Amino acid sequence: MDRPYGKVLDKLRGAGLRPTRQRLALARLLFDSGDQHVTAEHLYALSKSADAKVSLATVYNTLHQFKEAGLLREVVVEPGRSYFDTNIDNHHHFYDPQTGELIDIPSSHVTLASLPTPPSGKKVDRVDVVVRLSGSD
Amino acid sequence: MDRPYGKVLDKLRGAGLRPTRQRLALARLLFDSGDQHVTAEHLYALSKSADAKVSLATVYNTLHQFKEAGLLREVVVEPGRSYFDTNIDNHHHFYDPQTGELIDIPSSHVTLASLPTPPSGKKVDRVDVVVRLSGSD
DNA sequence: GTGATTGCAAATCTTTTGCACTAAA
DNA sequence: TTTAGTGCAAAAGATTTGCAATCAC
Repeated sequence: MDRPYGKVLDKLRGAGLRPTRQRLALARLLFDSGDQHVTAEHLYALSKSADAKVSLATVYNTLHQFKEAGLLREVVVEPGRSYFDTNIDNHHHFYDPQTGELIDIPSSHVTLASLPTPPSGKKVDRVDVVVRLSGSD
Repeated sequence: MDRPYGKVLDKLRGAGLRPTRQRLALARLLFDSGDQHVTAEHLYALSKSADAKVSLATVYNTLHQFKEAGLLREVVVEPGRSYFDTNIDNHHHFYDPQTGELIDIPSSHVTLASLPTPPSGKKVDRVDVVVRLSGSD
């Protein structure tokens, strides 16, 4: 392929985000390598390794813009640190507190047979299932 | 009742925690009013209203000690803020991002018909279901 | 007394923000 | 050009930590 930015370019345009050098670089790191879970610091480190000059502030801004645009999902499993998930399909997670690792669980692998009725005036936006792992088997 | 501290005193002793003035005061605020969800700042504010002189640092330390001792459960639903839940039974939560409010869901109201197998060498510690609420019905 | 606990203030960590500068359209 | 986006450094917010003073046993 001769257009290394083609895919993410379309993605950004589709989301109505101006395709700046920084956003393109981060988008490539995020979306060109299959599903992944990154923290801001982690993505910042990735961008450094990739020689993309992006400031940490821009990493934060960009992660939130991508999230607002529906390109990413924020996953909160640990106090004081946010993960961003490039898998935006309906799905759930294993979380290993020992390693800080998140692993996707396809929603088809979790059967929620019944759910309670939300408080009146509210509706269910989303159901997040986090399966916390521990020690060893 | 003539022993306002009796119940929580036993609770602290049972957990192997020295019943100091501060721990007793916080334990009363936490456990003498039915199930509740508090943040550190919230409990700190409560302790002030109750004229219990407890520093914020001690509130944080105490919440974590209570958690270690199994008297509380930590619930993370929002980046940058931890909730502590006095309900330590197996259960789940509604979360309203608009108000920051957590509402217990008895585990009997959520049927998890199937769960995926954890990665080898790991076992399931706990399954947390968070039902995120949105706007209005 | 003696070791555990507390309070304070400083430190830490993640995330956000203000603002001058730069780049995209 | 004109407006959106970026980088830096400072600020903010939650939480933690070091250490001397205090308390429970």
